[in-house]
Amino acid sequence: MPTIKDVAKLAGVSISTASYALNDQPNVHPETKARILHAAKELSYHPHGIARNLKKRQTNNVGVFIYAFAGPVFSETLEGIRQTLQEHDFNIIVSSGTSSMNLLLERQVDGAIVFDNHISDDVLKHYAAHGMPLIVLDRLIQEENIYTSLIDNESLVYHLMSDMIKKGYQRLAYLAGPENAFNNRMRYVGFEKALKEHRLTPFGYFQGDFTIQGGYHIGKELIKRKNRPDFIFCANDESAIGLMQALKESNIRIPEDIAVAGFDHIAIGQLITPKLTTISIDHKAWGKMVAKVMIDILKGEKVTRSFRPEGKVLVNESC
Amino acid sequence: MPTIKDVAKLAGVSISTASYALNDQPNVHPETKARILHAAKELSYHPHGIARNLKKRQTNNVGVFIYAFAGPVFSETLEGIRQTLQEHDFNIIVSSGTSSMNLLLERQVDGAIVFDNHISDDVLKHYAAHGMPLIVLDRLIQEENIYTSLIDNESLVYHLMSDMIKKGYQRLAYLAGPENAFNNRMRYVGFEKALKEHRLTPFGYFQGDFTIQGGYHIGKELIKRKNRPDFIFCANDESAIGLMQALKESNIRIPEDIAVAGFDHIAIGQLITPKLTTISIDHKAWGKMVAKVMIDILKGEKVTRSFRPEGKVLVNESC
DNA sequence: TTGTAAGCGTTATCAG
DNA sequence: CTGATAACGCTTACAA
Repeated sequence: MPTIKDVAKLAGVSISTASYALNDQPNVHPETKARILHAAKELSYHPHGIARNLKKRQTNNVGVFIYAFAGPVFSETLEGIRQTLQEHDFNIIVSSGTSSMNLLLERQVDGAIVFDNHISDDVLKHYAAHGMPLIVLDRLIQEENIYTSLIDNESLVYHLMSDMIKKGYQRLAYLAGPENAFNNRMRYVGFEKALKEHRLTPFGYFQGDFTIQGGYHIGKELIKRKNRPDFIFCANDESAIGLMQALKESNIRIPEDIAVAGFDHIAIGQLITPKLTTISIDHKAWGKMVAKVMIDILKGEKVTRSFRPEGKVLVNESC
Repeated sequence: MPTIKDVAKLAGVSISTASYALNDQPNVHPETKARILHAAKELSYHPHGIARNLKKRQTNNVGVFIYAFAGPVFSETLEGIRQTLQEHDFNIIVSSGTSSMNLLLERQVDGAIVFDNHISDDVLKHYAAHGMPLIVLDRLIQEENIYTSLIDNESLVYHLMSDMIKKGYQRLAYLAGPENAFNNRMRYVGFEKALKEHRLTPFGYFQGDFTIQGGYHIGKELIKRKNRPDFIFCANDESAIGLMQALKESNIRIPEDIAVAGFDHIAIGQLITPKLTTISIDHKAWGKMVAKVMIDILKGEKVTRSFRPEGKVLVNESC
């Protein structure tokens, strides 16, 4: 592969002049510049990013570290992040598993957006302490260089549940996501709070895993019982969709026999019958917002340490 | 951030000795090594990947370039790729849009798995010619350093359609994906071939886009017609699911009134009623396979230039 | 077993 | 406006 040295030689200039020309510096004679650019094209030269990154001590890469590549929520958020980063000439690097750690440890990114609880607080704090800006979306960490953006889970679920209780539902169950998931825990807090306020106790707690399949299995278990809830709040839409599928297969009417609600407002939820009541988060907008904050941080501009995506209760046919 | 220089100084050795020790070279005295390792821990030193990559002229990163972050198919394939790369100590870097191009051009990856028709053949050929190994999953390119792994779309769809024609379906329509998508085009070829062999002509061709929403809209259009197909092959499961949703909402019976089949065998397709007839591709296994080939290439081992994921027809309730 | 020094491909400082 | 030259942080002959 051609290097800047080859370009300089072909154009008959020094390496530094070539570098100036290629980087659009104003201090190089138009004619020389043309010659250099031409030589570069001739050789189809492209700067070696690694070398540039080493010298400049920055990569222009933003890491997005997620615990899995699955799910409509991630898709949309990632797409939002991607768009905004692209507009500002940053590269998006999505990774998962040990790769994420490596990329962080080896500083192959200038900053990272983290949605992966496999990366410990300590690691995050350590790199933040060394100047790596981090935006964390799945937990709360108070630390220099660590920013958090969290969904207002508690309050949103609280409002939804309060509405439902007013509507008359009484035997209220919760279909949970993974126990260690921040979003799941906070959603449960909101759920419980609403019930407590009305002197109700949870009618059931089912352990799901945020997936359609998980919700489906819970549904299949549920129909074996005789004593069923009249309302199930699901910690996300995907569980809700799986659950509804199972209920429908047993001819349990939604919402007449059991009402269901979810969280996220993913597209499929609005295509099924009955349309899913849910809490709408604009994930794409959130992604854009998060990316914009990261860019501002990297450009040295002042940003708020904590910011939220918007969310609102969306009552539909399933309740 | 501490550098190897700091470690060397703290341990009272030269930089090269520190490097040897840190890289587990056998030529360093156990005691010295211990001292160095201790110093490294003390400073919580981690090598600067960029510098190492520059020197070694390799990154240990494999790029996976996709045209969008959406969809269950990508999720599973990516997860397979991730697992295998991780097992062999390579980092996975997933990217999309202009970032992909940058990472490729700037050689921040050692090789790339490409599923993004926004990256032109010419660019791919150019980098391949300069020694960058590429595995392309969405088109056929014959070129040194470019490997292809393609689903056997044509033959699989051909078999499915032949079976359906034998079952007695006569008015056979095709719900397409994006026109420029390789998979869509090849699936149509198989569809047409089966029809031709039985002297049938396609009853309809609907332009979809591989999404649930797209299929749903087609379905909504379809029910306005009086003259309907009795079988619709959908270029992927997601379109099929959207289509079925729309049909069900209008109380059109599946398969009695209209039969439906898809392609991919995604999880939701087997949770809905009726269960979707489809062509099953084990995407996770495919991802693993692709990653393994990439690793072999990078390790200089011999590999086949072209390989396929397995697929099979899976007849279910929807036909 | 350890140290010296060259060099990976850039950018940036400083003279000319 | 252009050119030497020194880094960036690491690996790796080669020398000691």
